[in-house]
Amino acid sequence: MAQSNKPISMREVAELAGVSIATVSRVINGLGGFSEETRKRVEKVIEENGYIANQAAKGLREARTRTIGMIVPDITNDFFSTLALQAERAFADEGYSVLICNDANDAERGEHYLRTLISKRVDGIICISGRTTFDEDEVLGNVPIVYVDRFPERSHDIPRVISDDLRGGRLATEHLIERGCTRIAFMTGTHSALSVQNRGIGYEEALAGHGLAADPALRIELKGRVRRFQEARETLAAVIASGVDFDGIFAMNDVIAVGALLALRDAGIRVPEDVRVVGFDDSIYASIATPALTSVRRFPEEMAKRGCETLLSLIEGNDVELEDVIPVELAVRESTA
Amino acid sequence: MAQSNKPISMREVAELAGVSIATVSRVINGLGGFSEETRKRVEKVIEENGYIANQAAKGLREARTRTIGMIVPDITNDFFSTLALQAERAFADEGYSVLICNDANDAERGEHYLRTLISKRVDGIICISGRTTFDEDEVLGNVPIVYVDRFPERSHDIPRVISDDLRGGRLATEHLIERGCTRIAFMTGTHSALSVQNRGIGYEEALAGHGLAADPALRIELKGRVRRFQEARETLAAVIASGVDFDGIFAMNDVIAVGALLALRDAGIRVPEDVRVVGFDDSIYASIATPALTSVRRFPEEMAKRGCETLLSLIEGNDVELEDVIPVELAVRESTA
DNA sequence: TACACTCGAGCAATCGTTTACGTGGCGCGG
DNA sequence: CCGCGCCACGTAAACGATTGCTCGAGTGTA
Repeated sequence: MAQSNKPISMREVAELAGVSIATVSRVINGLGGFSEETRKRVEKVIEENGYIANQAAKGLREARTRTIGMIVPDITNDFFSTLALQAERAFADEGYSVLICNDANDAERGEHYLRTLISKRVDGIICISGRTTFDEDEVLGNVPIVYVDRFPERSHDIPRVISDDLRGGRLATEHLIERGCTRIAFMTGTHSALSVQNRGIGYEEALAGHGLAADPALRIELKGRVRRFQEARETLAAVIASGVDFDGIFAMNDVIAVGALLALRDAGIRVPEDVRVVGFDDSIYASIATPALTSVRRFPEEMAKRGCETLLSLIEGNDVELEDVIPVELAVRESTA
Repeated sequence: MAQSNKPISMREVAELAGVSIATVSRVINGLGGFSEETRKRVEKVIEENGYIANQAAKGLREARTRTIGMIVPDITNDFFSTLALQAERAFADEGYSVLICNDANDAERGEHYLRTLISKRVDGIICISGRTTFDEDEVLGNVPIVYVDRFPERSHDIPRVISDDLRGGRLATEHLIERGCTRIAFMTGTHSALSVQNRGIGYEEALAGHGLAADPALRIELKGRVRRFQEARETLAAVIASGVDFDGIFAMNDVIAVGALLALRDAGIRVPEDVRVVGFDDSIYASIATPALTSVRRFPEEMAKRGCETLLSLIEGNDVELEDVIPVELAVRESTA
């Protein structure tokens, strides 16, 4: 029963069953053209020897691997891991496996991953990245690609599933303004992804719409990679120490917002009494934090689902809409009460 | 420059360069046996036409795919996503891609994934699961497997990289006892993984070691899948409502612990004054929670690194140690202050 | 009896690589 | 001048599957 070494091949099955390899293939794929008796014999051999088809060979022949690639900036971030989880599940349900690539916002790494994925001949790619140098990938064998959440500026006619970041930025900022904030800081990383930039634009629009000036001192940019919340915590601590005055914070995402909450607490600044804070993503961090974080809710499950549908559609050669914008909404909690 | 449709094949490169396909192969792999002039000509054609080798074909021929499979229970949990991130990076550094499979603690799903991975002829599998029905996978083509963190009871001679869960359970419980707790609840999911069970055994050993009885009413088992913290929160709320008396909680992981913290707060029970809480994993949730959570620190990065090394070693046909136990330590924070 | 048709099955090409082996030309030593 | 060896390269057989084509035997019909 147990295989001694190598997995058994189709030819061995054929030999053991005393039929041709073509017949085995037909039986396996239920194509007909074989007798009931032959079917039983073949299936018995398959069962007894634990034959499992070699997808590498199949993929070579059929020019499709039933594998898709997924490029993610940081799977450690709740938003992205939720996205990845849902996408993986959606693809699995359709018979696809998912190769995961964590590019850590590193363009070079991302490009290397892209080459690898093409080389593996994935059937499609879900890309969450604003960095990919794009002249390249069209050359790189025109694999179907769908951007989800993040996308680069020059993304030609590549479809994307994004959330309404501009509106999210506006919602968050206006909410702070309504609560009486007049000096609202914007905390962000250095991102080339348009989706992230749009949050900043929404912020500025909201300020302008209410006659507030966008003080450059209130734009707090995190250097380096935004990992966990530690960097945000330290950066904000430095800003506080430098004496910059503010009464509201809009953070590009919940991880940064949580870092801000901790820095504020460290400095003895009360939230929401002294400073109100709004995050982005409405991830698990927002519910865990104290005070619970007001955050712009997005729908990673929905985005994953749509992204998956779009990509599959593309793979099947259908037309798809270029831009699919998922709405956002504000989840109000204690941090702006 | 841009490819019209299909990626170009090696034969086309050969034709364009006016050499045989064998020569192209030799140039690409730097095997020698070609002139400098030929090399230049071939490389020029490759460059100009954006040739990228087909790994499916290569894999078929070489009987290795440079892909490894990873079965994870819940990539949404910070501990596992950190593990996955590190593993993916470690493998990528060695030229391997990672297929990610989220089995959601579902045995059936896990087994299906296993078959798929075998079918894809992955070179090895990192498995974080206590569920796999194991008689199967030895049959399933004896691919190298390494268990990380979780492993099933009957895991024959499959190597594993685990943390010292028993000691972790004891550390956590003894810490609570030292802080004066006498009625300590243990919150867990229903897990067949030995690693999880060991935490409970450590808990019981610690109790027994201090002459405390293990009250069955204090063993709080979560039904269903433990996703996020909501279920723990609700379950503990019910326990509180039912009037069970306790002054300490040891939770199987941080997600459950955070749910407990929230339920306690909902019920107006103070932490640590009325009830002290210890989690497991020392994940990001522990630092974010208020009060900050005392937790058994584990080292997912280290575990991922070791797991990766072990698997690669196995793939290369070397012997490896069967059990690699990574120590744990207690990170004391406010929830037990 | 002859013919057409169907059914079950095999043959062989093909996908894109790698690699063992064969081969022609050239240089060089004897 | 002959022969040997090496260099640079080509030929072809794999790897494990799919699939169009062929083919023989059996059946039904006229």
